[in-house]
Amino acid sequence: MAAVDPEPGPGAPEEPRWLDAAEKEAWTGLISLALLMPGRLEAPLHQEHGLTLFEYMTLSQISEAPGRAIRMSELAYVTNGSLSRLSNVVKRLERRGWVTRSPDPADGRYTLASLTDDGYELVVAAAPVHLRAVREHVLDPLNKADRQALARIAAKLRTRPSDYGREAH
Amino acid sequence: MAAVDPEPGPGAPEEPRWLDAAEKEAWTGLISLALLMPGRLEAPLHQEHGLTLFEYMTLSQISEAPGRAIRMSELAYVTNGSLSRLSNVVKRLERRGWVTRSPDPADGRYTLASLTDDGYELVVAAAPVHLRAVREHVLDPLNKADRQALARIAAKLRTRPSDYGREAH
DNA sequence: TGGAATCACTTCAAGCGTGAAGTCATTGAG
DNA sequence: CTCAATGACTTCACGCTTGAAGTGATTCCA
Repeated sequence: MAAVDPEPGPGAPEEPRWLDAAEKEAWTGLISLALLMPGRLEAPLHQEHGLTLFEYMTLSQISEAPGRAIRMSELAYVTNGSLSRLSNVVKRLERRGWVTRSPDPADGRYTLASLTDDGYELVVAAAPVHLRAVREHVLDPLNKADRQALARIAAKLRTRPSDYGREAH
Repeated sequence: MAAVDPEPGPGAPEEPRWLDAAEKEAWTGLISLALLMPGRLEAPLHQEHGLTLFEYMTLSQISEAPGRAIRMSELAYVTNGSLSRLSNVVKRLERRGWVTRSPDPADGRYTLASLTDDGYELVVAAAPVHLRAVREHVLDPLNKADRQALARIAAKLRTRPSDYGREAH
């Protein structure tokens, strides 16, 4: 990516091998996807419902949980966000009347985030908007093999190198 | 993604088809990559050189341009950032002494961003750090077929649906 | 030639994410 | 039992991104 080609001289401190053309394509492809897709997918949600993509995913994940309630830490895990981020997001969603928070009766350290009826209605209304964007920007341009490859690649990368043995939970 | 399955009744306003399991896997895979990878790839750069991933990419792209100078708008294009974002990023990089800005002699509307010597040295020093992270978090976990698929998928998605005829520039 | 339109940025305020430090609940060792 | 350790958040200050509104430079055409 840089105009720098570190041919490691003898005894150089373990410089990693430079990227060849194919590797570079894979890498730049991934990073541009990561930079471009969220914006494209967020636009319709934001325009029609005043929601961030991440806010929608948060609401959506709560709606999928049994009883439409989920622990903050679990929510952070399934949305790929930090606990701090989720705390902020849920606070805002609560302010807007879509979510409520309460301590988990089973263990007071946990906080349960629950959907209100308004929150559920919002998810129902926003889902088709989101779905349309996902089809348009992700699914439709790809064929079946691409979609399978994407799922497989994501599965391999999601778990980072030194992070085995805690795939679930 | 949501616990809502819009079976469109007769005459319903064109609800898009819901996602089947394979489609959902592809979609959630993509979005979690987009959420997770930037953070992982930024960490070492930020720790060792006080650089954002985006700042590194910006410097790196300038270093690759002929004469180590590039127009702001071209820089925005190659980094997948907005012009506004680049204006802010480059302003900060300039303050730190790594970049200078000057009007393009050929057309005073353009601004050329150029690397200083310090900026070039920084790219040289940061490149191996970045490279190591890319290998560890992206390239190494994938095999050759995966990497090819990733490049192909990104190429298909980069250009959005109604955006043909301006692939280059 | 003049003046409107277009272009390439730049700025600013508002909102969001991050990481460190703080709070409160529960567990566990002695 | 008690009190330190751990766990699950929450808060806050700081920095970054966004989008709308601005500033000059250049082009177009009447």
